[in-house]
Amino acid sequence: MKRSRPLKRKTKPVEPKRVEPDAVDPRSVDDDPVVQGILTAISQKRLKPGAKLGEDKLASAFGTTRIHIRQALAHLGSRKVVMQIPNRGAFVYRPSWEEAQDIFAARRIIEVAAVAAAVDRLDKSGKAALKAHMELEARHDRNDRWASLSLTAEFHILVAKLAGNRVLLDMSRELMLRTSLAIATFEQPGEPDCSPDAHPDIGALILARDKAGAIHAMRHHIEEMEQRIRPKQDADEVDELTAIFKEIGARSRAGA
Amino acid sequence: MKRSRPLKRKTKPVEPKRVEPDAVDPRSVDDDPVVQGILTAISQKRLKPGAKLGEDKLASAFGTTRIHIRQALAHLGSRKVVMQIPNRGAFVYRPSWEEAQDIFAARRIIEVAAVAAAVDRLDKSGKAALKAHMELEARHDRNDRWASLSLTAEFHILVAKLAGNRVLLDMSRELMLRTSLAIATFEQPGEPDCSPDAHPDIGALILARDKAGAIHAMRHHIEEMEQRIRPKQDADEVDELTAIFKEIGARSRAGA
DNA sequence: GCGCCATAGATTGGCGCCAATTTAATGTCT
DNA sequence: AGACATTAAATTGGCGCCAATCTATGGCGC
Repeated sequence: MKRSRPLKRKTKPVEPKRVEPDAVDPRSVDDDPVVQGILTAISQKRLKPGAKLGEDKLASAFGTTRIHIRQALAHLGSRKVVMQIPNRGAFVYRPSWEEAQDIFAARRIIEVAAVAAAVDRLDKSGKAALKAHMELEARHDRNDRWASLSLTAEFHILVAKLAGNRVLLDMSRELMLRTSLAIATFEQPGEPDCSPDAHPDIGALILARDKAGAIHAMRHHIEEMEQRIRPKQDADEVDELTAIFKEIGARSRAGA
Repeated sequence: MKRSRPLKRKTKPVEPKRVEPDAVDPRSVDDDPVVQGILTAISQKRLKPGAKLGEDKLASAFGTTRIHIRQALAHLGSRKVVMQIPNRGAFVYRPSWEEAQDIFAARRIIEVAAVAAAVDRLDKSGKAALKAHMELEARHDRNDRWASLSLTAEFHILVAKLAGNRVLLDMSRELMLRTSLAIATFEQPGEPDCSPDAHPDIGALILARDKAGAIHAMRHHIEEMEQRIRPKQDADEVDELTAIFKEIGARSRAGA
């Protein structure tokens, strides 16, 4: 509340040192271990949509204080990765069916443009990075579901990186995460997120600088993903315990 | 403040109350008056890139507590509208030259897709909304710089709304804000942000359902905006007072 | 027995205080 | 007189406490 301002100029027009910051370490909030942890847990589907993210639980889990957790959750809430409800807490975001479709539509637009730019800008280091990733995906352990999910996401991120546009890259990252949530919410049990052959095909087309082909393959790939999800008929079915015990209860009643 | 929820089925199996939230009022953090205030101040260029956003100042300005301001700044920091530097505070985000170009490139991609979808989905209410906005832009007071800036931004938001994709709409909103920051950072003094005839042209083409024409006009419009900005040669020149008083000081010294 | 109401427990939200760091100002030395 | 080091003020960051709200369990009336 004190507004006493010590006098400013005493001798000259002194030049007010540096009032504005520039060229500062652009380390974002995303580097926070709590944020990273929740993000990878979601992209690996170890955290399901609707899961409660209690502040105390997370604080003890990550070994930090509640305030730190609060900041991380607020950040994730701004990015629509978690849903924050006043006085009730934070939950892993569960997109609606319309929102899920919108996410795929947005990916179609952005990733088609990204793959086109990637073909245009492809250089030696880009080729090397792409080949390295394709090698990884070819040799990876298909039994490790978590590593699998991370790798398939990384391919799309890599294409966005090759496009050479930071803004587009950030949008792709966000869309990848929200796609994970959409798929986790509306997937049919047992189906993989990506068809296993799609990424090598797209990668080969990019390496061959076949722009039209790469665009077509990418669009087809995304449409294929989109066709794997189905709307949930009953919104209350999402309640795990109810869904699980509903038929069991019915069966036991029938048996008795 | 009471949110009594009328239960759905009350007779059948137990139904463990409600563990997971759904269909909750999706009122976002963006409705916060502090966030809205800073956002409109930025889009109207009353807050320039690099401006310090002190917590105490904002708290007394908005008549709230510092914690509330903190949350708002954290949210804006997550959206890259303000830049937060540890132990130094929050500043209005100032994009780099490369980032500014990336923003325009992203807008080219997204808004071209949005205008195409808008033509496809155009219906009666969409036509009415578009006509109403064009009327507003035609009759608005051109001397009111702040209203002008708000209106020109609203046109692009309206096109994104007509596209019928919430995800794309949110991205367009974010890109509009960041465009404001890019233009404010790199504009040549005295030039308007938008050429005055561009919006009526695009609107007419949408109303005529001329998809190819609308796409071309929108792309041209964005490229025209992009060509109005120029990189700043000296990074330190951004310090306003220094820049202003540098030549004055030199002249007075020469005169004396 | 079923549904409604009340109390207890748990969780989130907010405020104040104090420590840590940065920034501005003053004094001193060359 | 200019520049560096020291000191003082201001601002941000973090932690603990307490109030407000919501969830869950038990009791009561119909």
